[in-house]
Amino acid sequence: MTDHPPVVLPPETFQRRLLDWFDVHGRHNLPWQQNRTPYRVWVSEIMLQQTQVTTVIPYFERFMERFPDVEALAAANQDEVLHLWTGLGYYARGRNLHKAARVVMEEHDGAFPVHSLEAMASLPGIGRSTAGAIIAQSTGRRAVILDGNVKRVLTRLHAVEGWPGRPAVERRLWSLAERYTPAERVIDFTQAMMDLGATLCRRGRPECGRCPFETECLAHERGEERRFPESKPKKALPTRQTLMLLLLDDSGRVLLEQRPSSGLWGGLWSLPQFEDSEALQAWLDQHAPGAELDDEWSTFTHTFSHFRLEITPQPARVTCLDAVGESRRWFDPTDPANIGLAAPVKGLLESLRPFTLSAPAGHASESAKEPSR
DNA sequence: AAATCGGGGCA
DNA sequence: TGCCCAGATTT
Repeated sequence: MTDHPPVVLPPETFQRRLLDWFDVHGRHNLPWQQNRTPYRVWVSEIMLQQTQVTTVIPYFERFMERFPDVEALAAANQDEVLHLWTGLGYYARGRNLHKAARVVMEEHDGAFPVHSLEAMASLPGIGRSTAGAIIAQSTGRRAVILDGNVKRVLTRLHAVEGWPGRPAVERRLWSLAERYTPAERVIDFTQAMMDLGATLCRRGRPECGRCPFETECLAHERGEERRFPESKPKKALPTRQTLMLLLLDDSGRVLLEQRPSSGLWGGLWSLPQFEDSEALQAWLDQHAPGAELDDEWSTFTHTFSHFRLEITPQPARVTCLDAVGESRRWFDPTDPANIGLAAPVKGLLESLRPFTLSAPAGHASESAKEPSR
């Protein structure tokens, strides 16, 4: 990865065209664009990390009214800060905001260390991009930003391949952002980059026809705007295996167990599960001596959002079973009780019904749906 | 239902 | 250093 990637148009041209666009179409009247102190810019940046501008505005104004400066914020107790944050969500960032205010008071004499990118970025909740934004927006000194909007603009303009979360890709994007950032009009430039990404160069349905870089944008030239930035590669889901005991009594009913109230399938009814056949056999020896195992059914996969479960049903027959307690019951597949069943168990039990018209083996591609209750 | 987002925390 | 997460929204 080169330190100086080729650029699609000369930085001066890029800057002039972007600023011309911004002067006409950019946002100029946001509350934090008046009286641009580091404090106000900081609070707005943190709020904007997670929420759209229109939602942020009333929160920002209430926040400023109650905490007009860092000192007021640092003196508050956390509960009051979080109270004003209620509805914005992501409370960790509200807590970080409060923490950072105290650091500014105690370690920087109440003044944001806007002279140092490093010092800014070491404050809780402030990373490299937010540090750059605060410095640029509140002092007008040259500083580089790379938030999600800017990343989208740059990956499209240069058709940057690869997921931006990859370090090599991120380095290239920082390098591009660095090269395009001017020394003058930095406040407007950084705002313009964010506005362009937020309004025209949106994730879905970008309005390329109105974009000042329509003729240079490599993604647009290829008709592939929507492919950039590339999305995070989805990791292969981990796979777990389980045996499910399908214990039938002589009238064809199946033994169910209720799951613990929390965790996977919390409170739902399921089949007894075992890691391996030894564990299953040990359970049978204890609870259903004399049970006869039939051949295993074929394994099928149930997919959750975070892992895959390979399920092998193990049928067995028993004539009598003691100890059917609170969390165990017999279930008649021909007359299904109205109880919450784990999704794959529901499918299995349906396949036991004698007059079902659907094929029994419909499990292979099911997803993690909530079973009906 | 899935993708997204900037920073924090951890191996 | 690199990788994944929390936590809520948008598409």
